[in-house]
Amino acid sequence: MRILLIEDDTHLAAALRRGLQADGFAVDVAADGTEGLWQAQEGSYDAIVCDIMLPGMSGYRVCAALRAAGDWTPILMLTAKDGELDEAEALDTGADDFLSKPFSYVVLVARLRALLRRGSRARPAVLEAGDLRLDPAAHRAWRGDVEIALSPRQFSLLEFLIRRAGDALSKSEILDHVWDFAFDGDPNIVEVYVGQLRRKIDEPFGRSAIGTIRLVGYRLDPDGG
Amino acid sequence: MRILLIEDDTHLAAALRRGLQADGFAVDVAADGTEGLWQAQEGSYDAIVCDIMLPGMSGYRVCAALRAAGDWTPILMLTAKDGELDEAEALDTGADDFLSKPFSYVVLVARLRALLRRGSRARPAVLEAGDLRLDPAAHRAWRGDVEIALSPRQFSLLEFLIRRAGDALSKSEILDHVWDFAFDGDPNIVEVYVGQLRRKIDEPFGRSAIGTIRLVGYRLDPDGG
DNA sequence: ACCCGTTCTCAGCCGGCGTTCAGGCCGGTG
DNA sequence: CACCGGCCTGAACGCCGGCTGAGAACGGGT
Repeated sequence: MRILLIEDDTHLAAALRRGLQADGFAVDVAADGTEGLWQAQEGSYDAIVCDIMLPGMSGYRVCAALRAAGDWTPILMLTAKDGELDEAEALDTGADDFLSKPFSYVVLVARLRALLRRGSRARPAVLEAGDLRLDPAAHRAWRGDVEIALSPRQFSLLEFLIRRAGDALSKSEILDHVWDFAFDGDPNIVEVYVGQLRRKIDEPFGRSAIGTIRLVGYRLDPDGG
Repeated sequence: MRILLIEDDTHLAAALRRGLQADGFAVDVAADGTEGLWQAQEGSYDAIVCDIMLPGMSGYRVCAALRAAGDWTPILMLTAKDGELDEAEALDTGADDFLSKPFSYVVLVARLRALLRRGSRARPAVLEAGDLRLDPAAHRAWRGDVEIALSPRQFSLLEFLIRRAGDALSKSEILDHVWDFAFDGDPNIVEVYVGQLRRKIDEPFGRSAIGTIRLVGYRLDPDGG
């Protein structure tokens, strides 16, 4: 099991490296965010342990960059302060777990093991649902061979729907994932954007990929309508 | 998303239930370990939130029992003290994450969402009774290969019946679980909805899955009629 | 400074859903 | 066989959730 440790505090890094190696892990250490991201993309690791406060590039950004690149290696975040917002933000940028300093070595290993046990699921670079295709990295979308122009909001809504194709998604769930984490405006905005999407990806093709489930939310047909 | 909350502190349980429901989760509460384990095995939940200190059967044992039975529903443990040993032990009995009291609601939801996000793989997630199938996540229902369109109320009624297939269910029991907790209207509503269901899932197929037990209530045949 | 695209708000329409009610039905009982 | 209480069902209706078009606020680009 190969672990990448991204941590600028040399004392802590050395201690963790020694401990993890003693426990049978192969450990590589990166001292700042940029180097960490580089190494993470270079070698294939089974898990990444990553500090949030880092010179060069924050842990959040490393994490977000990896996820955006389609890398779903389990990430355990180390946060200095135990502010709740940090935790929530860490999990939402795509971290799988976090640990607030100070922490004990035992706990770190237990969490790491739990992460590894779950494993990572590989994500394809391009999302598909029926004849709907969507390339998150390039920000482009197609229905069949026809490319569809979408505004940023429309795009991330469609991305969320495709990632969870087949599931019934409540409006609040959609709001939490597609809009800002703490959006307190009119939830009607979801209806508006669903409407816009339908007009772009359904109506011109005479099909209906996005279904309404009353009192529940919306569902994208995994077979493309 | 259906959550099972195993918590003996009635205040906390009520508060969490209210919050989670407002966030669009369906929540069932069990007040002790034994009941919790029973319900966990009975219904198929998307996640379980489980206190460690419980009357009857500790959270550890509930967790271990589920894992031993091959049930890998994501489990979030609530520990009273933040002793490190608790945390390590929790993760090692097979819990997926833990949270030490006192915790804030925001964090709980963030963690739950993170769990659900990755826990959604490799679960049957579909309820069955004979040739009746029902997918709570997608909000879809089938009899054999034919998909059945159901209104929200009809759907949750059928969901409840299938989860407790084989049991005789009184009208008041059905009212408590399918309708709002404090519904004070005409109980005849249950008869109305059972009738609608029969017309949709029984009549067109010439079978009868839902039986009436006079003076008692209704019963769904676990073999589909 | 102006234009344009995007995001978001608001109010009104519409249809479907939940609920009630009354009358008919059926099974059980004396 | 007649009565009675619980079950079934069709019709009616009010309400609420979802859809939409118009327009305000905002910001980036020229």
